[in-house]
Amino acid sequence: MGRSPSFEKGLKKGPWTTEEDRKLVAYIEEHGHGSWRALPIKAGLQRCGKSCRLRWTNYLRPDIKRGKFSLQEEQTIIQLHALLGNRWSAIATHLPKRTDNEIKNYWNTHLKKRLTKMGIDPITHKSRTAVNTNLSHMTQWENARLEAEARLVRVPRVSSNFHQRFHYGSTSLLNKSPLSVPQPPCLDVHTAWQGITLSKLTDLSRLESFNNQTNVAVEPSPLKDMKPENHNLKMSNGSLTNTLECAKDDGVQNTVEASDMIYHEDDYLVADFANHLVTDGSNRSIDGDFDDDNNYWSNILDKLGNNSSFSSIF
DNA sequence: AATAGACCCAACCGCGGTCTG
DNA sequence: GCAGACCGCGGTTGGGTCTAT
Repeated sequence: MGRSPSFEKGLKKGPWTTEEDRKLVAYIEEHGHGSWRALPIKAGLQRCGKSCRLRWTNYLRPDIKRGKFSLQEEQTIIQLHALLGNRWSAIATHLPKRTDNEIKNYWNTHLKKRLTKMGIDPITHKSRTAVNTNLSHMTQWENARLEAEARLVRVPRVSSNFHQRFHYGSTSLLNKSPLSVPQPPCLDVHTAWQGITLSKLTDLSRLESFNNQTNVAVEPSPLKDMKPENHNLKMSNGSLTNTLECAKDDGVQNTVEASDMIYHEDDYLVADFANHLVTDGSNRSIDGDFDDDNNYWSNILDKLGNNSSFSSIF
C-alpha cells in the first residue's frame, strides 16, 4: 500500500521555518487539523501531511511543556520504562504536556546512559553487579513494586488519577476507640496500609538507600519521624476517611490523612494500595468499572460494603 | 583559533493498526 | 472479505551545537 509521503514530489523536507510554523498554527487554530493529508494544501504549506502532524504534535501544540525534565519526571520515566519498555506513547500519557518523542529522546540521550553508568541494565532494569547486596535488595524491592504497578497498568487510569480520588472526607477519628469499630469485611485494604504504606513511608533507611542507588531524590514522607499508633479507615456514605495516628519522639500526637501521605509518595504506593483494593479478604476478585473515575470508589464501596470502618493498633 | 569528536534533538522513514467504501 | 487511505508509533538519521584537545 504505497502511502508514504516520500514519493510525493515537490514537497519540502527538513527543518521548519518560522513562517511555516506560523501558517500551520494559524490554520489549526482557526480550522482544527481535520485531515492531515488535506491540511498542507489548505494551509498553503509545501509539506506532506505527516510532516505537519509531527511538527504540530511534537513542537507547536500549545499544551507542550518544554525544557528540563524534573526529578519526578525522570523517576516516572524510569519506572514506566521498566514496566512498559519502549512504548513511548504509553509512557507519555503519564507525563502531562510531554511528548512521546521528547521522552524517547530524553531516555536515549540521558536516562539510558545514566542507568548504564550505575550498573543497571537499561533494558531489564536489573543490576549487573550481583555482588552488591545493597543494590540487590533494592532491585528486589523495585521488582516487587514494579510487578504491582504492572498489575495496575492493566487497570487503566487507576494510578494516574489516584491523587484526585483521595480527596475524600477528612474527619479525624482521633476520638474514636480503634477497637470499637466492627471488623472489616475486607482485611486486604487494611493490610495494604499496614504492610505497604507504612513500611515504605516510615522506613527512612530504605528511602535513603533508594535515593543513593538511583540518584533520584524521593521526598521523605511526613511520617518519617513518627511512630504509627492507630490506623483508621472508614467508608461512610460514599466517602473515604483514611487517617493514621502517629506519635513523634517528643510524644506529640499527629493525625496524617491519606491525601498527605499520597502527596509525599509516588505511584508505587498507589499501585500497591489500589492493587490490594481489588481483592477482598476471601480472595474474591472485585471487578469494578475502573475506567470510570466517577464510579471508582462507588464500585469499591459497593463490593466492600458501605458504612464500614476499619481500625487497628500498631 | 582551529579542528575533531561527542552530544542533542527535531524531523524523517517505514511499519502496523484502523477505518471506510 | 478486500483494498486503499489515513493515522500513530517506534526506530533512526542528520545537522546544529558544545566540548576537549
